[in-house]
Amino acid sequence: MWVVGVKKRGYHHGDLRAALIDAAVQLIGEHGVKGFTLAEASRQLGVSVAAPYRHFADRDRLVAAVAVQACGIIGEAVGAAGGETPAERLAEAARAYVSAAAANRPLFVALVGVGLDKRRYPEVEEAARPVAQAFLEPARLITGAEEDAVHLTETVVAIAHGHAVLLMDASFGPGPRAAAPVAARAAHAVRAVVECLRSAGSLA
Amino acid sequence: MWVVGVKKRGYHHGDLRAALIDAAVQLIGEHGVKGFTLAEASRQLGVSVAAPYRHFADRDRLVAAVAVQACGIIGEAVGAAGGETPAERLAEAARAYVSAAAANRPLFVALVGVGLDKRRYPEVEEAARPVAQAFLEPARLITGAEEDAVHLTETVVAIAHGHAVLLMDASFGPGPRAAAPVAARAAHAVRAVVECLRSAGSLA
DNA sequence: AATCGCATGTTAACGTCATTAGCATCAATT
DNA sequence: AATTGATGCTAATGACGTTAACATGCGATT
Repeated sequence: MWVVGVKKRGYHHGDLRAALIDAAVQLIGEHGVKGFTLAEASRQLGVSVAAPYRHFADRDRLVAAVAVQACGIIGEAVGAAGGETPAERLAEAARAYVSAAAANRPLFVALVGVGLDKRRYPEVEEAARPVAQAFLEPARLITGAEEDAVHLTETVVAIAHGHAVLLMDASFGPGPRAAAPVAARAAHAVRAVVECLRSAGSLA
Repeated sequence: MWVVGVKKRGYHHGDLRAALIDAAVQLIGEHGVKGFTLAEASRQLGVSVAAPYRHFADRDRLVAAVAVQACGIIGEAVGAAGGETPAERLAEAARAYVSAAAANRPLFVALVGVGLDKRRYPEVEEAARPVAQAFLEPARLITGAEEDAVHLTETVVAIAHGHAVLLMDASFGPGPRAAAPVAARAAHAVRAVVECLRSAGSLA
């Protein structure tokens, strides 16, 4: 009957779970992950500090939910990356990864900005799998053996992730750096890696 | 008169500052950055919870001190990386970065595992500069223009950092993964990037 | 339509932590 | 020996995460 998140009248909220995730995204964007607090999110939504516990076991589970959302958005972006050849698709996937991270800073920060012990949050692990898959598929078309494909994927993910993380940190020099050139450099590095594999003859 | 950190008798500690950093490293190694608490470090050292504030303005400054130490160790490792050619030095620097991160997990986690707003901790920023320098010097010998050297350095740092971060996360598949092969792959990716630059003719 | 139950919120605690203020102790200098 | 600055302590405050016990109201059952 109501559009999600618009209710907030009366005893019950309507969709507190989604509202909490949205609030978390906003607050993480403002104060970073460690500066994000359940109490402030609750205040902002006009509910008691205990209310979130009906939807999340603890604070970290809410952060994990944000991370899951981040995985969804990034996975979609990476999966949608096109390219004539598999090598191009792989490079464009890396570019998409960095661009998506930059365009969704709070989400990405939630995904990587904590020591979130991914092993303790299977929902995040599962949400991250499609992202890896999106890289693995073109990689399989490039290499022969499955093992090589996995290794290539790991290298490409590391390249994309490294660029994205440094972009978040503003470690790429002072001031807010434009994301596009950094993303382009990640794509270029991936192209170089594939090209080098090709000339080494260790692929199909 | 005393060896550092061995005193701990009487009212004064001897070298509480260093002891706190050591305790922080240990605790971060055990519980991660967010699980590290000033109170527990104080307890472990047998001092009051207020004592640390004589040496660090707040909790984050202690974490920053650990990060500074991390930069020192990593910078040393990267700087010591040898290689016949500049390209080899760059690749070996990347390998050293990943290896040093893996060998000093708690330190590296303190360096990257928080949203530490490096801009707010100039001491960390300054400690990180030599690391970038160690990459920049061989890069300068490879490229012609300084701008290209900076770009190459950023790409190489991103590659090394990406591999190191994913290694920390255990994102490289399940279980504790051996660091050496991952470091080797980072080095290989760097070689590929330099090789590609070379064949593109855009360098000296 | 009245009722009942479960999902969802609330209030009221508790314990931990970061942080600060004011006091105590020690070591070295005068 | 007296002084002083660095270093540590005690005590208190306020925010937060978390839980327990109670309240509310939507929706299904009768």
